[in-house]
Amino acid sequence: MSKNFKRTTITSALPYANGPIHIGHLAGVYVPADIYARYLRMRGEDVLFIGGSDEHGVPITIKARKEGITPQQVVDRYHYQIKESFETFGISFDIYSRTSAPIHHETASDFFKKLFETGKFIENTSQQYYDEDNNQFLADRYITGTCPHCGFERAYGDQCENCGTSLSPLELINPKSALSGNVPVLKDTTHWYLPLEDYEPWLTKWILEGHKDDWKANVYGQVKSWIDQGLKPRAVTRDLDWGVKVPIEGADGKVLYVWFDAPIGYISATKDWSAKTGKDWEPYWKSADTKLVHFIGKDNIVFHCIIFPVMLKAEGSYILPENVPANEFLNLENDKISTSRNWAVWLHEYLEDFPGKQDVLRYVLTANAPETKDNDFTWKDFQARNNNELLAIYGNFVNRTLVLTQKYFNSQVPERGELDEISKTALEEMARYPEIISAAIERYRFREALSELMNLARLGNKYLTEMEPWKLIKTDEEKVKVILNVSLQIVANLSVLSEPFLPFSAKKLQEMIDLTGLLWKDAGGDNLLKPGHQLQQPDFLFARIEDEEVEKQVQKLLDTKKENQNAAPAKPAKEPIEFEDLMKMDIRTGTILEAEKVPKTKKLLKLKIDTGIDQRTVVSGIAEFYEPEDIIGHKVSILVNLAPRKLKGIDSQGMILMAEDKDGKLCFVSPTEDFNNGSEIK
RNA sequence: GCGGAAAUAGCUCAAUUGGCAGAGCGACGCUCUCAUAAGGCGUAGGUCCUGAGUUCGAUUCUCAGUUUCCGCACCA
Repeated sequence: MSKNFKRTTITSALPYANGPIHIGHLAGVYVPADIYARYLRMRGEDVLFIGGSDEHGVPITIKARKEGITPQQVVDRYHYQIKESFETFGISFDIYSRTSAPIHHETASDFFKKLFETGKFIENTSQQYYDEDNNQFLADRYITGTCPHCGFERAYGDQCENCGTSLSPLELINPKSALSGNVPVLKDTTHWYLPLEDYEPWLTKWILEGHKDDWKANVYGQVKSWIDQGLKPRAVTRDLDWGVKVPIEGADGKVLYVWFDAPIGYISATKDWSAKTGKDWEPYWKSADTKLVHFIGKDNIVFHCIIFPVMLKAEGSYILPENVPANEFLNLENDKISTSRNWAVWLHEYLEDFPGKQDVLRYVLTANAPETKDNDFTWKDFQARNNNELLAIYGNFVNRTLVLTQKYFNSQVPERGELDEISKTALEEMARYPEIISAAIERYRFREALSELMNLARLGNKYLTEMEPWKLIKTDEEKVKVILNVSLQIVANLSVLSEPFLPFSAKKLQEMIDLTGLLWKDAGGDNLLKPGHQLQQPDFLFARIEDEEVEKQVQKLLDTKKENQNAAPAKPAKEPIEFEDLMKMDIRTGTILEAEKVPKTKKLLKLKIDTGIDQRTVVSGIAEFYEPEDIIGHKVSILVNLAPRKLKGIDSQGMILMAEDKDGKLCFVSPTEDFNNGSEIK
């Protein structure tokens, strides 16, 4: 599989510009991508490392509407913040671009046009309901009306909940827009689809046969499952006003679907880079001798392994990814990272709280990277890895070597003289590390690579302990010269080999030993520091992290947890209603008599309720929160005069009232005393 | 419900084409003193998720199941 590539294009998933960057993004995508990029650069290879903000899509328009600002203002805010924190953190993008940039609109537009003109799309025009108040086409679910089969008045555009029939919006009698309540008008709308199924044989050959052994198991398995299940055409356009305009006559009010638009962002970012540097962008995307690698999280596998490659293949002039080393997810203190729950360590906050400690976070996230399964980040582990590994093993070895050299030889590299067996062995072992580390990086095993780097520092510590130069200095100065020369060679090697992982510390170390500009091929050398070479004043590479610092961070998270529980910002009150509206509702106390899970669903329980009036069946979406056997006999509140509704083929007669918190967790609203079934709730 | 991946020492991870299960960190003990009380050496810790099957032998292969995460479906 080892083709001879001339250059490498590395892409990292475009972060969505509706929130800042957190450690999950870093561990999954940006840190490994950066290590890879830095490593290849040190090998003297031609590398282009691409990043950028993904700025289109519905969530951004929703956020803008909520805050009363324009979508552009939303993305501006996060784009610059993200860009800056990446820079400070040392993610060495050659370009960090954005999808709202003109160059992207142009690129994505051209890309679409080419596929359109060469007949790669399926075109489908249909009549769809249009809400003239909101100036938009309505999704099926946003249209309600009377079901033509059973006469139920609140059927949805896709299905009647009463009789269970699948509907199309056009069949509804008296359709209404769920957004404005107005009568929508019918308009023709055309959309374009990418027929993924046409590429099945090609995908099978390319991935299932061609990358069986070199792609990660999770990536390969996921792709196989998609292909095996059969691919379907996928719409590439949608009716929305925020995004890249569909470049076709009469396609006003349509934009490219984000999933189509975003990956093209990698290409436009490359063009952006080209415009800024004057270098040609095309070889990085179109030369067969270019290795394209996508760094992503596991949620993005299908897009990068199936959809985007199909787009590139359909376009015809682009190369395909050589590998897609998707990572799993990182948790934080035993809980899923969540932007909405503010459960995260935000990069911009970390950089403020731990100035100058970029490498510590890089180290922890690499050593504990979710390469094969989800992992957990804890502040205790963060502290331990800094104090017990980075500082105690790496920092300490460097420091003791430099301090000894300063003490005995005024910080001048001593002559080496005759090598004894132990020293010889140490140098030989040292020389093996560049290859060991390279091999791990090239297989995208960064955790292993980093651990080998630490082993080199361990080798140094062990060597010093065995040789005891602090004793020998009294009797045999010549021997001490040998020992420190050898130790210094190990230090020099560390300064080179650690650059991809710990760029800030590597640089500092290189300055301390006054040795810069070395490349990967120099590593392993046993004479990097020449005798007589003057070293600079030694300084600590890493500082101890005290308990109170991490306790502060833990406290911050505890506060967040508290906030999430207590001060959940309640949703604003709904429209006022009249008393008579309330009186229309008949809510009673009831008792659950039977409960069982509805087959083939995740959320539904089928309940039999004694309402005092009768015994009836109700289907309720609570299976994720209650075990059927636990709730039998439970008192509940039930709305008894709600029109019956068919769920999964079961008639649900009424609705159990539930309280819902902001995470979507549900709990019963029950009488606090043992009231008779059928008691009215007013 | 369907599909994918994962489950190994207190924690984070290795390994095995089927043959006494290994490392780092933590714990405990010993020890050097050049070094940021750091380093070095050693000890304890495992029914390799569960159950069945194939085999002389299974952590590894097969089947069934459990749990976690992701995707899809479904659902508010």
